[in-house]
Amino acid sequence: MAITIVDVAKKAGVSPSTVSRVLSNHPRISPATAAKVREVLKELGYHPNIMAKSLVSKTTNTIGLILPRPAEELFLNLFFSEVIRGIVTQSARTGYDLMMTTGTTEREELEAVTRLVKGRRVDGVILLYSRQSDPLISFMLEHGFPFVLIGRSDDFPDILSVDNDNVQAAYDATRHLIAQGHKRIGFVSGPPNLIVSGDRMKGYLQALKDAGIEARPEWIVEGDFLQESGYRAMSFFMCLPERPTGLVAIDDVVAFGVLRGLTELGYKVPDDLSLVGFNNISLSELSTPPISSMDIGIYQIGYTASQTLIRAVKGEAMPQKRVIIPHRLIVRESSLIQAKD
Amino acid sequence: MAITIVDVAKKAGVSPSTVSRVLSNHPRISPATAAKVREVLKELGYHPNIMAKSLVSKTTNTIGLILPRPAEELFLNLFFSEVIRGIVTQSARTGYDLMMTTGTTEREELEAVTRLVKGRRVDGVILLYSRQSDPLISFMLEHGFPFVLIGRSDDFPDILSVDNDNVQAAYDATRHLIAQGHKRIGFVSGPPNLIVSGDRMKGYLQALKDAGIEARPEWIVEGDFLQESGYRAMSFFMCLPERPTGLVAIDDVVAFGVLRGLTELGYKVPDDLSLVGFNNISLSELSTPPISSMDIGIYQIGYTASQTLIRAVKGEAMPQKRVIIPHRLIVRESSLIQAKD
DNA sequence: CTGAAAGCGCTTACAG
DNA sequence: CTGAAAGCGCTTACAG
Repeated sequence: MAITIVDVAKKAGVSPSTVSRVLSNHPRISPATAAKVREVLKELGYHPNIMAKSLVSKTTNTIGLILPRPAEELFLNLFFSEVIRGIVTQSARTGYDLMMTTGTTEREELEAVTRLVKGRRVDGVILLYSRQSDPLISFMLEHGFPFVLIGRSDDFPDILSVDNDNVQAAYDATRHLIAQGHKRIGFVSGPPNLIVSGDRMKGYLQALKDAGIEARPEWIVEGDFLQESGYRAMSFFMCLPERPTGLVAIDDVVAFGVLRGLTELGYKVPDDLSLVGFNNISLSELSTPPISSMDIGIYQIGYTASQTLIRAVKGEAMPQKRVIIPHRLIVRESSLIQAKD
Repeated sequence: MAITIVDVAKKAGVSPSTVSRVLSNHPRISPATAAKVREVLKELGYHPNIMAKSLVSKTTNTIGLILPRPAEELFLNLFFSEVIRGIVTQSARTGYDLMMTTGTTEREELEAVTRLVKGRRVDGVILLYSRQSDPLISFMLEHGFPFVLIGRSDDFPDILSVDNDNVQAAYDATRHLIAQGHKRIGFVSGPPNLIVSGDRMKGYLQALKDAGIEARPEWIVEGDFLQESGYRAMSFFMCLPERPTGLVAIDDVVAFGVLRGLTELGYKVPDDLSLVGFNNISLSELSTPPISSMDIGIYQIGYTASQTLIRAVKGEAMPQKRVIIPHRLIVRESSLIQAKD
């Protein structure tokens, strides 16, 4: 059986309360007693039972990370590894543990979150991504539970969140293609129910509009964040009577799918089609040709989200509700040629 | 304040014990009472406080994952995303939550584990990777705490573990190069303190020996699991008066570093140097040329580790202490040409 | 400065 | 079938 506070108290000849006080560095405790207790603590190899501690203190020193539903697919995209890397690094530094859950179905997902939140298993929660009118957000709000959203919510603009300016980022990516002389620019979007898809689409359209360039519905394709998505988009585009000469892809993995498809069909990038992706994952630098990509600071997003959440949990003042991580276009070969018109 | 068992009991006009019994589907409870209680449970939106539950039941429904020290670097390698993907999927399916910790220093690392284990925060632990005489393993053993090692331990061959046959895998990878006609074969290893590095080195050497091919110390380089490692190894090899014509790299990312360096210097793969990596991450298929890689079933390793641990935690009989996930060489262009000798 | 007591929210023998 | 009671390991007013 593990050593408890009572064991220590007995051996040290004091009361459990005193041991507890020594443990929490209570100010009014005599140095002599403290020393004695500490000695026994060490001697017996005492370690607090966190469950008991949490039960009374109502605090867990743990943050929860809710993974968007299909964890299966999730990690196929580097985005998540990278966010988690940021989160885990920062939370570890602050002495917090990280708890992860998912559910396979929407119901399971909500159940998992309920378990964490109502079961008082974590002090706060990081929500990864947001869907249109995400039920999780309402849930958190209802329960007054601390959380930070990675992304943006239309319905609740005023919650704690860490995000990019995705409209602007997509605008900038599109601008870049326009600056290269492209007049027919396509967009491979993500799942339409994700806010980020909408935001980037908006930026893309705005850039076209501002440049007085035509936006054609058939140059916009929706998919997910997987390679096949890019592959399919590519075959679609290339069969068009008038096909785009430039393409903005919502994710590098998708861009990669496009690139791969093109290469297989004997097309050249950037000559036949110029390409700009998002996320600047290692893949984009390493592919042939290297893919231009909008770096959105994923690691920093994770790091900041964790930091923000932990501050909120501790009740520290939040300078701002919404933190925007800057983006920056990394131009590479895949978009570096003037369109031939 | 959250709803407790007492609130429910009052409203239902029964004792807390009864509510608890209904909750745990105790057999000897009258259908009428059960129905009544369940109704109130729903009405009040009751959810158990997991801390309290854990405190008495001494069980947490959570498994812990200990990340090898530098989480910072960790996720740069796809291996980890992929293992975690396997772990998280399986644990979620079984209704277990996943807790992750790291420490920056060895002391912090041990502290984190102590917190999990002695604080009774998790029911069992997955250890990722093992170093020579890993202090964590002794720690677990000492405390009789359930754990499964991903990897192998020299000192404790008899612990629960999930692993590949890394000796055989490296043997097979090397054999493949030999079969392609190579006589000068190099090896880029990982950190020498990792068991896996040693195992693969051994397989590599054995394959050479069995084929009667010379093994030269200068054809073996040690590094870590990052790209630079491959890059450095490459420059070293290519400056050798007699350089290898084939190379086994301990990890695809490393192989990628080699490939990249070669390409920059104007060398051709596989013509100037044939390449075989390990892990079969997506990168290897997508690079130019695609890299031959030993698929070690990373996802399955994670999945199996979680499964094994949870079984152990539940006290189910373990058919075998050590589970070996099969490997399989995926041959691609990077190694598909006969050496010119 | 320190102890006795109550309590966090749950479970589980022990009676009946 | 059901309740009263003790207890899991800790913290924290309340006294002194």
